[in-house]
Amino acid sequence: MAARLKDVAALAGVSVRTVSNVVSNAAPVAPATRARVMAAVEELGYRPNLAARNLRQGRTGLIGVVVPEIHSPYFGALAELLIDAARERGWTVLLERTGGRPDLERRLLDGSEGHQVDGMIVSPWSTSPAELASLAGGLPLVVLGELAPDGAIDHVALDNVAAARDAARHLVAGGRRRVAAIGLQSELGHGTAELRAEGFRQGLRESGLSPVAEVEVADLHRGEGARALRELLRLPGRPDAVFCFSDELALGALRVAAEEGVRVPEDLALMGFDDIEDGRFAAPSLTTIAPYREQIAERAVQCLTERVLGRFEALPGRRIVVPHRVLPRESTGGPVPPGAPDGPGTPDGPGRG
Amino acid sequence: MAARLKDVAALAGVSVRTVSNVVSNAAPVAPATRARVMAAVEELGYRPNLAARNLRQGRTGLIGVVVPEIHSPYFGALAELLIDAARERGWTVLLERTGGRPDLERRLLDGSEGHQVDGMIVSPWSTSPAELASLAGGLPLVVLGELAPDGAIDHVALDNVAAARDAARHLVAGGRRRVAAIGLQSELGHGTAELRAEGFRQGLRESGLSPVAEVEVADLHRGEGARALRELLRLPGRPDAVFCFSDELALGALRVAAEEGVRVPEDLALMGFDDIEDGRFAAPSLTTIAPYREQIAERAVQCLTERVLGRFEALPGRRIVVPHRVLPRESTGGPVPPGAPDGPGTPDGPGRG
DNA sequence: CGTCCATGTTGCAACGTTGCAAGCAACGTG
DNA sequence: CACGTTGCTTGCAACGTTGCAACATGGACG
Repeated sequence: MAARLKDVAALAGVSVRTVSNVVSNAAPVAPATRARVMAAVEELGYRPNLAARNLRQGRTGLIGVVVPEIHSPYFGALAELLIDAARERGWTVLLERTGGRPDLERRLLDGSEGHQVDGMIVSPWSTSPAELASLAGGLPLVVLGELAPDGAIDHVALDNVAAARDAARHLVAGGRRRVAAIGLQSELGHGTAELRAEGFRQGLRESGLSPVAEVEVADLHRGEGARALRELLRLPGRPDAVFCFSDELALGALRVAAEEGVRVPEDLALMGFDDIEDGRFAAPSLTTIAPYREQIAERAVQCLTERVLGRFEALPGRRIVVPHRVLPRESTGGPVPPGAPDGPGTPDGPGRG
Repeated sequence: MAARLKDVAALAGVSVRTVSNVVSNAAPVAPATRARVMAAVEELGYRPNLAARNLRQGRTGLIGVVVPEIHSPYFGALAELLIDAARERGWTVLLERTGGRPDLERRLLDGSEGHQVDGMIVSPWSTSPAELASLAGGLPLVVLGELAPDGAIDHVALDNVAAARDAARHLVAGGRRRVAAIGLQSELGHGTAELRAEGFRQGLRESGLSPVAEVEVADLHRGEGARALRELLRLPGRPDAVFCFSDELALGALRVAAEEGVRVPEDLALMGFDDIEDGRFAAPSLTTIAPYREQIAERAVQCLTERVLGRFEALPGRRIVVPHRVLPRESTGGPVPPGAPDGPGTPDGPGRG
């Protein structure tokens, strides 16, 4: 049977309370006593019973991380960073995925599914931030990837408008004039795709251009990118550059370009968003917008921690904007030849740093 | 404040115990009483306090899933399936990653890190199954991807020897004679890479062939695949086929082939292992060995459930072998042209089903 | 010498739940 | 009518931990 405080106390010849003081650093303990207790802890292999601790303290030490999918390169990498950032602060992460299903997204948030958590970090797909707030009902919440104005919720995201504008500028700077976009999602009322579309148009407008086409997608995966580029290639005036709202879309498009004999970047410049690892190893390697993922994870956990610990002060919702940068690679004829610092030769290049 | 059994009981005019009976179906309750209690539960938005329940019952309802990384396409997809399978059986999954670090792998297993779980599903990297058993110290355990003989641990895996043999056969059947392998890992004493190497050699031997080269790797990622193929291309007698022990290795190799002007599959047949989504959208699409992942996840959770619930019967360790199949695609000149059922046109083709 | 304070140590109660065994009413049977 | 049975409900105690307040001890200080 597992050792309890009582057992350790008996062995060390002190009270239960003193053992508790030692193991949880709750009060000063004389060095000699501490040593004796530690020895007993070692001998019995004592581990605190977290259920009891949680019951007593009213906290679980668990934070929920809710993402649409774990499987995708972007969210997988983000989840990993969140888990690390949380561990550093003593939290354990309960990772949940919604698969984009609105009902599941809601159930996870209102707590009727699964375990109790002290707070949540959510990357919403089909639920608006306002709705999130009411569902969570007072549970500390940090929202990723969306910026919305209301409630005592913190938001962490990059500046989608500026990032998309930078993408458009990059394509135009490379001499492209017939620029299209893939990745709009009018069906979802909410933000990310809208914001990127907006920034994309702004970036073109600065040079007196406007999009030759904007293709809607059902999701941000390769299949949709492939379908969308096929569609674009059938247009009378083919684009000479395409900005995809995710790297996965771009990789699907890249595959279709190869099939159709369209040379990238000579005939078509292709650009993605997210900087997933696959993009660095694609042939040609994929130019992309790289968010500083570590910062997103770090700031998100930091915000949530502050909220959980200072539960009763009603902090106003903060909006945290993390920086991004354009990573020029081969797919836009960028300055980085194969084998150079950002090429496949260095799998841990800037894309992850 | 959150409602407790006591509050519900007061509102419904019954005892605390009766409310408990209703919410946990512990004893028969008169329909009228049940209805009254349910109404009170609704009104107060009562949710059972799991910390208290766990403390009382000695179980947490959590199972740990430990994988080397979440970030990678293979483990990401597997983790997702495990979470789903676990949810169906009422478990919540605590997903942890080791990053391949032996020390962290050990800490996670012996429970000194993080939360208490009722059992664990582990995909080990640097720790042998025997060591796992002693670390877990009686905690119900299911090991994925390795088969080792000892202890009361269940193993779930495909037949690595047979799978690698099938891969070799596939390459030989395509007329290849100078076949190499990428992915050996002599440094790690343990199984998977060894088993695949063994099966690979067997498959060649059946046709009177032997490997023209076997390249060791430090990990199973794209970067190592790229490095390894560069090495192979420098050999005096270039191979005409390469079997990579993971799809990621193969994708790295594919990239290098494109850089070096080596045509795939004409000059070089390339084959992977795992059936990750990226492989379906690579150009050319990647022939691979596909495990039935759903079965792995399903069986693993099933085994663990049996062990956790029947904790005191000492079941002997079971070895569960899940089937696999060869998915011929373009990279070995396979029968599947672009756009056909298994091509990029159907992102949810056999690779996931 | 008495008082105060800092430092260590302690017992008690409580967190919200469920196992246990007993209680109670109503009913069927001998 | 006594008795056992069935169906439903209840009070008590316990799970292992920590907050609280009180209690010893010993040294510094007026």
